[in-house]
Amino acid sequence: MSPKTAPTASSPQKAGLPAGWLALERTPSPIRVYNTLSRSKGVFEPAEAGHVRIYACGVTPYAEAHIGHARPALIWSVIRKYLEWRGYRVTLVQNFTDVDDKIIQRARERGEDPVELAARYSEQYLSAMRRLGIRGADYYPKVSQHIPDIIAMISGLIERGIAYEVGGDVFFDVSRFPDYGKLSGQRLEELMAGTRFEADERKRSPMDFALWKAAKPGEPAWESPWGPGRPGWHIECSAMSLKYLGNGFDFHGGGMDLVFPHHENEIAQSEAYTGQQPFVRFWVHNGLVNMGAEKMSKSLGNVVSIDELLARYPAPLLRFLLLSTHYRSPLEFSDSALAEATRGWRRLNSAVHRLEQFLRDHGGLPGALAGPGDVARWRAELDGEGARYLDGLVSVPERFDAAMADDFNTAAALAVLFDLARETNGFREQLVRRGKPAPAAVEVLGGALALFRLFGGELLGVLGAEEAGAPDQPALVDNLVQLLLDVRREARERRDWATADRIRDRLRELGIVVEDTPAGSRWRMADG
RNA sequence: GGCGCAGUAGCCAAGGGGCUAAGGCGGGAGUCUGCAAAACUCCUAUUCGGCGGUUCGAGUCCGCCCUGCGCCUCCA
Repeated sequence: MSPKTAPTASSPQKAGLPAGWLALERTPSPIRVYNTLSRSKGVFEPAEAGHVRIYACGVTPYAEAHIGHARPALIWSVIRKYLEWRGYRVTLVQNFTDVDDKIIQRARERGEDPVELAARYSEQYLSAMRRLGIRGADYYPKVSQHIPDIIAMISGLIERGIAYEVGGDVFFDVSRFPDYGKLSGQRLEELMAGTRFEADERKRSPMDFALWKAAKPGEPAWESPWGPGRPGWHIECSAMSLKYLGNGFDFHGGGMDLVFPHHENEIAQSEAYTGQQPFVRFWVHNGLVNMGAEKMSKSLGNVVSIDELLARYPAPLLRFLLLSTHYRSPLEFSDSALAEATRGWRRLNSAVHRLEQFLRDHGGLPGALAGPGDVARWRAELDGEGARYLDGLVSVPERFDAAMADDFNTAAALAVLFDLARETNGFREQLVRRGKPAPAAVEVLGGALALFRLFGGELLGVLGAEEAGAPDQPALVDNLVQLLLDVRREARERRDWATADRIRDRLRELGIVVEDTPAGSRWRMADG
């Protein structure tokens, strides 16, 4: 059970949570998580004190990663960061099923080696996730590197009389596992009645599934007690999760479409093998990403690749869109959804950027951390308005925590950030209007920035980009626009409104929006 | 056919027995600004697909129905 042989382990980082009032000082909310197995929310405590063990079903790397793959990866990376903020150590494992029928088929079509093809797409997937700002798992085990573990598990199942070999294939005997169907709510009789495919004659029951497949000519194969072959689908997740996390780990995640048969079969294999239950304490399934009304899937050919999206949209915006819907709900992905998300996302970010600007202008300390002593001092120094704002600020960690603790409700957590943005904009504007803000007020706003950075930046990763100007534009564009704005400023100083408006209107026609602020004019690219 | 998930304002979307049904987008009215944009303030669901039931009390629980989606064959 030692994970030291992990192929592509990234070193777990420390949570690095700030001290003081930014961390949760009041009673943390009990973490409640929806469990597919019980079809209800249950209070979560890790089986091993202080340590949360998670296995998230990864991908079969035979094509480019699409946005549907990003959802679970993003969710689990956010969940792990939240749990770490709550003070847990987290071990996250995500597999690559790099030995598989589809990979073999694709490789054959292209005249490529299947293992190489899988390796290439695995890298592509990891790169796409990195660019989405998704913090990696601790281990990314691959089937091709765990064949001995899988063979050992299959052998164990045969010894216990739960699996049987026929002509080089090994099948799991579902009749030997009375709980079969407990995850998906299916009954064995119904499943067999509904069988729509032609069953392999050699199987004892049509529902028996392959643990090991005998090699056909030209397929990648490994030696085994049953002759050359390769693992069936399902067994790899049982073998690798047990290897890296041990039995009875905390969360097993994956898309809703994996509930049956994949996870059902995993439970059957694993619990039959260990003789103990539960194999997994919480089964967590995310809703699918739809294109229009239909599921996005490679077989339907309606996928949007992450590379395409990243070429057109900033990663934090894509994360914002994905996190705006609770993870269990289906999410419709479309240009209009993207356009609407952009408007909300921009307001959140512009609140942060203006706050940063304010702090620069007033010598504030961006992200200044504060202890309870500071809060008390601020409260004494602030006027009524300031104290009211401070009260709202102090409640943010608690409210954010309550949202996330309730089945990792990122949509509700984002609402907390929108509240913070509105209140911060209001308070900041009021200070600007009155002029000469009190030092305590500036410090409080420094604290607000720290909250944005912790929750919006560190934990959810929805902040960034979209500064004034347009970062992706060449410096020449920036300089030219700046030149026009200088000319316009001079016109405005002369009260030559006609010229000033003409410059603004013409730029607008070119897709550049000019906004005048007390600190000068700024520009950005229009939506587009 | 079986199993499962969902239907909340014009749109997106939280909430899942009892405080005025979060938040975002859009729309309306105001404040500020040369005008605009942005921002802020107020307004925008007597009601949660339909019909019954349980309960002192139901978007919230139960039953039936309607609609959409997913799984039962590879899928995150």
